[in-house]
Amino acid sequence: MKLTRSFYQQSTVDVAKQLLGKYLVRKHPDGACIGRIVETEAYVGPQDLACHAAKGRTQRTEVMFGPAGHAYVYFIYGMYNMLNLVTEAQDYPAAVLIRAVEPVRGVELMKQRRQNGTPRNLASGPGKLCQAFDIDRTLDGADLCGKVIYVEDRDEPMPKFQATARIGVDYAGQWKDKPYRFLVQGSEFVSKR
DNA sequence: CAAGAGATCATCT
DNA sequence: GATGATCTCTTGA
Repeated sequence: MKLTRSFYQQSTVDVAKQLLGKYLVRKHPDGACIGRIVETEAYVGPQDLACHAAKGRTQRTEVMFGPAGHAYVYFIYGMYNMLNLVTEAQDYPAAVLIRAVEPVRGVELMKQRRQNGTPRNLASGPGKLCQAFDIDRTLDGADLCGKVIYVEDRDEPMPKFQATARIGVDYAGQWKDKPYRFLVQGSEFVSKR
């Protein structure tokens, strides 16, 4: 069953952990893609120097300030999109970055969209994932309680996971070492070990 | 296998 | 005008 808005209204770290083992669903005219979430990162609010919202409320971060249960998609490094799920209360800017999924359905479609299409390399990173699932800024602000993109709970028990520091946020001072990155233990499909 | 560089542009100063 | 929640390719051992 589809996760409801109240799921996303919980604390960001809890949402990031609980998303492991759930299923990201992306409906598309070319066909649906589904992946089992195996890696997430929490960006916990305006005081978190790694969070875009630490720089204040701007046009880009507006979605994060909105209600929980919406997609925050942004463009980075001149070529990649990143998918986040907005969490917590209205006007509190926080979100979970989806970093990697295990391809489950629509694998042929993912292969077409990516050059090197070994199953392990299709969605094992936030940029790769968005390429494989054809997620770009037209989905920024999309409602996760809608039909185009959402997360399914298939009643799996929460997988064993480990927590590490987040990737690529060396500029974030004291916040760069916080254990806000969560990985399914032993998964072949995470971005790095 | 590890390390390093280059690609490339929206966003904010 | 600088920079980034990344990826791929090349180099060298």
